[in-house]
Amino acid sequence: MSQTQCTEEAGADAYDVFARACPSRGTLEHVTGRWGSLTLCALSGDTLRFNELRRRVDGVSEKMLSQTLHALERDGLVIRDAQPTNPPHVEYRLSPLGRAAAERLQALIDLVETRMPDVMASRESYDAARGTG
Amino acid sequence: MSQTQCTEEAGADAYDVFARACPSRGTLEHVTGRWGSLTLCALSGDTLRFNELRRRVDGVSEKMLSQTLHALERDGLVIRDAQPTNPPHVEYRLSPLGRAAAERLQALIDLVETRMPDVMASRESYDAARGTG
DNA sequence: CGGCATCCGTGACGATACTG
DNA sequence: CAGTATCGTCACGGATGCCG
Repeated sequence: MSQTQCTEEAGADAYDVFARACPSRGTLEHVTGRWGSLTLCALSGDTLRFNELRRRVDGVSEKMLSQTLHALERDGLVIRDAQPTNPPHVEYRLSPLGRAAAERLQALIDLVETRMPDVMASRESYDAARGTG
Repeated sequence: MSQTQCTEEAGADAYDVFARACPSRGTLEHVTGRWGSLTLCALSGDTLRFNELRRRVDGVSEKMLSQTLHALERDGLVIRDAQPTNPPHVEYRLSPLGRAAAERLQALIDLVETRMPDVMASRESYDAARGTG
């Protein structure tokens, strides 16, 4: 079946080429990606189970959450606690490194959110200029 | 021509649905995206011209750089100075907000880069565990 | 419940050609 | 040099189905 997509459990990106030149890029992508960032934020508050996480991260599919979690776990940002009970009980939490990353990320998010009015204003003038001119 | 892709100059993402619920997500994507982050970093040092930027941001295509720059400009993070000379001379630089964002971003990147050894180690154990059994 | 495999559509992205 | 228009690809990501 070779690798149709990211079936490769390792979570190898299609951008390995660049990752090779700059290994941190891949990790940065995991952290800052659409789902990665939201997952990190969700976990910065609590330890959560798979489906709790799924509810928190609005719009994420099971597949993407699983994929994101794997990438983050592999990078050592997220810790997976699986208790082999029945039904299975699995919890996800941040590692110290994950927590540090989440904090930096949160700083960025806070900035963007507080400055959102400016952004919206900028967007309007930009669109106006383009639409009118 | 409707919108084959992101031809829409406004830079409307395919994730408007989520953006509507949380407007900052779109901007966050622009800032943290593969090219957005690298562009912001490249510009945090200097004012650069289009092709200088292209050389700095390793692997970016003309199209993506243009697209990224537009998104960032629209969000008010990047300022475009175009002098209608011949040949055209266009410079890109960060706005104060863009600079603030770039700083936060850099903090995250620095963290990831300095902790890269940990990440690599984590990856190895993860892969070993999966590979071995 | 937690989570993997598969199929499949959409659109992000890269290469190219063209304009000013 | 700066940038847009077009086309092809293929990876991302959603829906579904199955297993422990």
